[in-house]
Order: sequence, then structure tokens, then C-alpha cells
Amino acid sequence: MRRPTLEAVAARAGVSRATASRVVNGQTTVAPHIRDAVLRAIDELGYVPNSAARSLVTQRTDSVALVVSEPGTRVFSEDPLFSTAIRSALVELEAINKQVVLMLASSPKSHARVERYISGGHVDGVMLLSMHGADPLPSALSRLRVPVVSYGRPAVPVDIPFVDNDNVGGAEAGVRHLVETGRRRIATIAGPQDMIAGQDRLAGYRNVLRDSDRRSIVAVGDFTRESGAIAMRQLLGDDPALDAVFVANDLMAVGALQSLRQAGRRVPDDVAVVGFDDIEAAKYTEPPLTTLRHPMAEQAAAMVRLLLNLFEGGPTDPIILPTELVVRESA
Amino acid sequence: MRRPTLEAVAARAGVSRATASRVVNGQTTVAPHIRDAVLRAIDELGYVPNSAARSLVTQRTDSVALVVSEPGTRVFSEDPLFSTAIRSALVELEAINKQVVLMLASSPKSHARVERYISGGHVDGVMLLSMHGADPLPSALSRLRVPVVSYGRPAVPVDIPFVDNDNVGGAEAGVRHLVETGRRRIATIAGPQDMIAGQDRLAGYRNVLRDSDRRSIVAVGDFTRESGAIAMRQLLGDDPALDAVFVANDLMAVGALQSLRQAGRRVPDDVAVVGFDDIEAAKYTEPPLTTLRHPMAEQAAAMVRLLLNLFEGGPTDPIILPTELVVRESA
DNA sequence: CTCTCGTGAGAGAGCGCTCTCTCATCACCC
DNA sequence: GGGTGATGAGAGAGCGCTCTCTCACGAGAG
Repeated sequence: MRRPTLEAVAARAGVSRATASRVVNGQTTVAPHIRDAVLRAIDELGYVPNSAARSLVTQRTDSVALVVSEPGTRVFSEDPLFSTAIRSALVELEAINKQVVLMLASSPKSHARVERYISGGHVDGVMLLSMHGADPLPSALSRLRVPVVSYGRPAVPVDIPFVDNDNVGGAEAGVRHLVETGRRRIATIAGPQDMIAGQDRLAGYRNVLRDSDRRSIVAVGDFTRESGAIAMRQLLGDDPALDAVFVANDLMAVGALQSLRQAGRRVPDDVAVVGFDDIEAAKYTEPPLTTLRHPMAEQAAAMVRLLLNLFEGGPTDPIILPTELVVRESA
Repeated sequence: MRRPTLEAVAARAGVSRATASRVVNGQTTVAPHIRDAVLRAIDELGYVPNSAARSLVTQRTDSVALVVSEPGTRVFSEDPLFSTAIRSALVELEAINKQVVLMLASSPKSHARVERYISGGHVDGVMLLSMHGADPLPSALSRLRVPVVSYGRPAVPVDIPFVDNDNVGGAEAGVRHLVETGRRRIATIAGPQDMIAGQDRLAGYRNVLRDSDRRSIVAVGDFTRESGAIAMRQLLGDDPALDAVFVANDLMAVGALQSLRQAGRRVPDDVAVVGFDDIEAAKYTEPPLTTLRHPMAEQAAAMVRLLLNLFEGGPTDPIILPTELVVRESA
């Protein structure tokens, strides 16, 4: 009991396969009464085109790969960045009838898998959610002559269109807020330095401290809550008198708040805290977190548009989305 | 400049296309020296099989659809349930070389899209992350004669293999813990009653209250933090003397904790709180949350195995995974 | 009334692969 | 030495579709 073919539809409608194909593909060179007959046959038979056959001849697949290159299970599952970006990209792509193949590229083995798959012509394009600098994927894929776009600026200089948020400017705004509210000893919990977001947000912090003649106090985390808690303890050891901390993402800020609480510090009275990303959880910390809104969904949507432009020859200049300071109670 | 075909490989290796195909597909009936010649040709040409051509003849696609049926943007992005389950399923499927097509089925329009796609034979099977009872998808897909499995028991009685966690037993264990620690007025913030998880966890709560001769105090949320906060305020209005609350998921518990704080209630001194799921964030609330561990990743992995069994004729009985009480400081 | 041109429909090749069928070859045994 | 069977390799059909090429037909022009 196999699915009806175009042949069957054509036979039922009393036309040739070519004509049936014309109707299916919406060509206008078909007389109305014939078109109706074909459509009726399609309906009656429950015909659905075989995509393998179609893409065999058209050389298109109408699907794109979304490659997520994040080794850490915890980060992937816990950081709303990924789910938000994936969901937004999905919605955008479904709107233009493209399928999304989701792939993980965490180990060298899976890298090979991804490369093989992509070069197998299964997809018309690739969207890369790759955060790590050492990641060989951006350059590998750009060599494959497949349209590739990136969510976030690739850490290695490679000619791939990308969309990023203004990490440096956002960090500057956050730290400037601390300076302007009279904080003197402003520490930071930086993100991983093999990620652009980690590097740029630290750069922003340094820029403002330099200009405002303050000493930088740095601990490094890996964007997880736990690393934020550990880094905060370390900072309190390094400089017990610190009165503010700029944390490179909200997840780490959550951990930092816990460490501050355990150390008996009041927030914001003793120590002001500014996060980054404005995830939903930031509204529910004690106290609610002052942070920088990172437009993750918009970023993903813009990435999809960039990929489309790559297909259709539109502009593919990098896009940098602005961030916005959201002042709550922690600073 | 198109990709090399099997024909080209065969020509270069000096064999027929059929023999080259045998080598590619790992058949053993090829003499070693010929196999080597073919492999060398493949390597030199950088040959990658054309999957469209292959699945056109084999009628297989080596890919499965992962259909996420969750209308709420916020829930999808914020609840680690989705990202954890998706990631785990992805890892399991990549291990057996299956591709994953991720699809959203939130609106009636996208339902039609999904159905059309599935019935188009693009995928060998479907995994359903559908939580809502009114969801027409499970029955629609089961009619399509495509292998389907479900993450979570489908809300409508439909003959689909599924994996779930022990919602009732978990809720009972959580509430029993509250009873055993001497709480008298135990309220609950239930999940949406059109979801099995919402229904079953409420049922578990009711079971224990009934047996321990306590009155039930119920508010209903929708599994978001915000709804938890609202429900908690409502409960405090309904019964200011309540001394415990069982919250149907951790996200809502986070919101509830905030409302309790704002109402000046100390946790656990005045009000004990038990959540459900044991998400990472549960360790970072103030105070850390006592909750029930819901093995989301294992559940997804088991679902993948179930789908495999469906392909290969193994057992496809429903699987119920146990939950475990994790006692922290909130109760 | 013939010629040209536009329009709508059919014929048929071919996308790249798998797989059955067929055949050649060789070892083995009586 | 001829028959038998196992083994390895090739020929070729065909998966379901698109798309070019061709052609039939009718309208309009000369």
C-alpha cells in the first residue's frame, strides 16, 4: 500500500504527468478546468509529493541545518540562549517553508559527522550557533561552498555573514551604570575567553574602568551558574572590599548572588550586581537583577534573513543588534 | 562543478557502479583489492552519496521528526524540559546516525504543516513532545501509519508508545514529605489541567491529602514562573495560615518563592515549599528548593529506544521512569 | 486562404542511486 | 573430465519527479 505518485494523479485527472506537475508547482500555464481536475485528483488520492524524487532533480532540499556547537550539556539545557535562538529561527524558517535539521557538534567525531552531512548536499544552507573560538567548524564549513551564516561573530576571522549583539557596548553601559551610581571597586566575572561574548564583554568592562580610573578585578567563569558562584567566592577572597560586580551573563549572576548571600553581603547595599542577557530568571532572583537585554530572538530572526539573502543575493553585511540596560534592584 | 557521483567513482576505480555501491554500503561480497580501489577513488574524488537518490530507491530517509507541540514561547525557552529532552534525543539519535528534523506545532496552521510533512514521507518516524490534552496531533499522526512515539503519556487515549515519569508517585512522595515533617495546611500550585503532568501531579497531591485527612487548597498555574507567583499570592489570600505548598514544577516554585518573600513569609520556617523536576535552578533559589527529580534526559533517551524498537520490532510497552525526592532547604 | 505566432499540453530524458537478475569464473568432488 | 555449487562482478531496470523539447491548435495578420 504505497503512497500515490504523480503518475496516479495524472491518470485520474486524465492528463499527463507533466501537466500534473505543473499544477503541483503552481505554474500558470494550465487551463483552469484542467487545473481543477488535477487538484481534485490530488485531493481524492491524498497525494503528497515525494521530496526525495523532487530534490533529486531540482538539487534543492528546502531544508537548512542548524548546527549547535556547544560541548557543555548544562549550558545547552540551562541557558535560555539556545532554546530562544532555536525557537526563533524555527519560527522564521517555518514561515518560509524550510525544514530545519538540528545537529550537535560537540566532539571532533560529531564535527566530522556534521561536515559529512553538510557536504552530502542534504541541506541548502547552514546556520551556526558556535560560540567557541577553537571551533574549527566555521572555517571548515565556509570551505564547503555551502551558504553559511553564524549566530554570533565567529571567533576566527572567516568570511561568514553573522548577526551579533553589541557585547562591548552593552558591557560598557552596564559598568558605566555602576560607576555612575558611585561604586568604587568594581569587579567582573568574565565569560570564557575562548568565546567572543566572553572576550567582548570583558573588553567593555575594561574600557570603562580604564576611563574612570578604577582598578580591574577579574575572575573568569564558563557561563554556568556554578562557575558564577565559584568566581564570586574567589573575588570576595581577592578583594573583600569590592562594592560591585559586573557579571558577563545572568546565569553566572544567579550563582554570584548565591555566593554573596552565603558570604553575608547584602545586594545592592554592600555589593551591586549587574548581569547580562536579561533572561526571564533575572526577574525572579533575590533581589531582581539589573542586567542588559540581549535580543536573542531578534538575533536569530536576523540570522535567518541573512541566510535568505545569501540564497537570493541580498545584502549580507554583518548585523550588530543593540543591547539595553534594564535597571531592577540589584544595582 | 557538481559533486562526483557513484558513476565517477566506479569509472575511476575501474569497476561497475553496482560494485562501487556495494563498497559504499559495506557489503562483504567484494574482493579486498577491488574494495580498496573503490575506497581510494572515493577518497580522491571526495565522494559523498546523494541522499535524495538513495532514499528515492530505498524508501528510507534515515531521519526522524521531533515535533514540539508547545504554544507558549516562554515555556519553550525557559523550561529546561524542552532543551534537555531535545538535546538528549539528539545525542541518542546521532549515535545511530539518524538525522533530526525539529518542528514546532503550535498553531492549527503549523499542525497542518507538520502533518503534510510527515505524510510526505520525509522521515522514518516521529517523536512527539506534546503536552496538551486538546492536542489533535497524536491521533492525527497515529492515523498516518508512521511510527510515532511520545515523550509523556498522550492526553487522549491513543495507541502510541510513550515514556513518562511517575508524576503521580512523585507528587505523592513530595506531599508525603510535607505531611511527615508536620505540616498541617498544605496547599498546591497545580499545573495546567489540560496536561497530563498537570493532572497527574495534582492527583498525587490529592491522594496523600485524602489519606492524611487534610483539606486540599488548590491554585492552578501554567508552569511559568509568573503563574507560580500569581498562584502563590492567591493561595495566601485564600488561606493566610497555610504552612506548606507543593508546586507542580520548579519554575512555578521559583515564582512562588518570590511571592512568599514579598508577603514576608520565611521559607521553610513559615511555609515549606516542594517543587517538581529538579531543574538546575532549584539549587540556586533562596532557599534552595526541595523537589522531585524528573529524569528528563533519560526519558528522552528511552523514547528514542522505543522508536528504534518500533522500527525493528522490539518491545514497545509504555515506560514509566521513577522520580526521586531531593531534599534541600525549602522543605 | 495561407502563414505566423502564441498558448497549452504531452513525450521523454535524466537526476543518482539500489538491487535483482544474470553471468563468468573457479574450486571441488565423484 | 564433466558436473555442481559457491562466489564475485556487471547489466539494467526503476524509484518519482522536473523540465526541456516538441507539437497541436486556434487566432490574427497579410
